[in-house]
Amino acid sequence: MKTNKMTEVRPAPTRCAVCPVREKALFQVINDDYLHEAESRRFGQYRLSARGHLFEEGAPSTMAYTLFSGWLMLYRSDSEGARQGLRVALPGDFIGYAALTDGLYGHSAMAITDAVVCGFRQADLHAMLDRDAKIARHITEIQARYLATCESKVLGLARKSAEQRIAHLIAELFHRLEPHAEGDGERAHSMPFPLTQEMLGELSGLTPVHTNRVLRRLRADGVMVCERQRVTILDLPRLLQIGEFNEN
Amino acid sequence: MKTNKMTEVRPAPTRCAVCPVREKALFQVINDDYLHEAESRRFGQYRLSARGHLFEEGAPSTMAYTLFSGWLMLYRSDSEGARQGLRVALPGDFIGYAALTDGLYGHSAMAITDAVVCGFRQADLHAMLDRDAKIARHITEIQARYLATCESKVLGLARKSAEQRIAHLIAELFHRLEPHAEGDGERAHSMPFPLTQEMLGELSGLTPVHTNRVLRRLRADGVMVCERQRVTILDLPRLLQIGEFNEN
DNA sequence: CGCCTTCTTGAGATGACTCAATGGTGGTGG
DNA sequence: CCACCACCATTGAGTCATCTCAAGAAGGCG
Repeated sequence: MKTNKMTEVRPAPTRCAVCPVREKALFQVINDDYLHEAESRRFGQYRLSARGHLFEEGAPSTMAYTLFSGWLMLYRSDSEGARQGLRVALPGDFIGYAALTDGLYGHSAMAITDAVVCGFRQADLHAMLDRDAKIARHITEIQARYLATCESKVLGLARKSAEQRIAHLIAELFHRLEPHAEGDGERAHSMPFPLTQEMLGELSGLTPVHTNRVLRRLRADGVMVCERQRVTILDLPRLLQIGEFNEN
Repeated sequence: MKTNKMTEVRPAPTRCAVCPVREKALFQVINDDYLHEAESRRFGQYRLSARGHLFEEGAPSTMAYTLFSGWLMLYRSDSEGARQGLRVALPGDFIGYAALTDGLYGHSAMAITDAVVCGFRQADLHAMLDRDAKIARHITEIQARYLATCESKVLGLARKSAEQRIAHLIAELFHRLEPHAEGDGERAHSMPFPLTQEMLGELSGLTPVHTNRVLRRLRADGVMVCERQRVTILDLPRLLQIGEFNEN
């Protein structure tokens, strides 16, 4: 396991509020007073290079993060050390919050690409949460949303074929990235795709070898092409149908 | 699908606070003032007979519940209607809370045995949550705990064998029931077990047929015996080891 | 240029599934 | 009280999806 490549970028912390990402980002709805207060406590921006770990399963969870840029993979390891991907975190996502009393991270977070995050101390979050019900509600909603996707993952792993799982994952990522998608309006949609086939397999519960075969089949069927760093969706309706994906 | 057999038992609502179940039950920590307030709004006790549904996936979530007595199975169905069990709810568990803005249940809840629940209106819960940060915190923790088990389920389904998954499920139920376990101190532990093999399979992501074969193997190996309505654990350490179960 | 990661493909093994049939068990009504 | 029925558990035989092991090809980076 690679050692932690996280480096703090501090000062020069142009405040978190300017994070130009997605609307669900935590602390985008918070008014300036709170932001000032949060800033007055210790919190900052961190840079993380690809393959570095932001935190690891079982470690004491002192910080939670908002992802500014880059992709992360959240995963848990089994007893043999094999990874099972839980989800991909995209810019704007709030990760690492631990409400549990034991205060340990329940999963690991590894950078897929270079990434920048904004860190908050759990203790500060708890304090803010106790003071403002709106924030509490917001966090509850974020948790609930993640819970729903986790339940979907259970359903998918238990009941769907390899094709369906991969198609669903691609469809989900495409859907989440859609606001930023380039060259839409055409028949072929394309998106950046920094995952290796091995990671794709880890997220779908498949061997890298079998992941490759499935991708080949999807390519042969004219559904999608998965190259290094880029996925092109040739037949979106078909992909959605195979993956049984519907907006949640 | 069986029609809803839920019947309201109202009045005669000896208050929820007397629910003599497990320490994590919601509204056991709440002081009397809040309870009175909650009672003054509409909420009551409901009786549900085995195989009846408390709520179903996709329906508007008007109510959340605390389980008084009996067992429930929470599950989601795939496109072919096959069930995937998400978890078993035991007395004291808080279920059906929907923080999501869409306000739909994310899964179905079916009674495994006859059951009694205490229902709360979501709107009232939200109001209480906005008023008292302690409750918000408590709900957040319940969510987080469930989230952790859901992530474990993902790991299990993707990476563990049928034996391991079944052993883990039995170990987990035994652990959760342990406070009430009878005849401990002996080498053989026993607990009530109202699940059919089919339900066991739904919870482990297995066919009923294969579930049966796994149970036979576990029996032949002297690990546990699963009969109608009762499970006897012959070799607890071995069961824990097979299921890789450790207190979470 | 050479190494290292990632991707690709083949061949064979296997865990879990499907289909199908039989045997128990408990409840219900005659 | 018994006979029937529905549901559940059990077992066999054969199939299929996915895994494992193994080796080669293709890029990228120092």
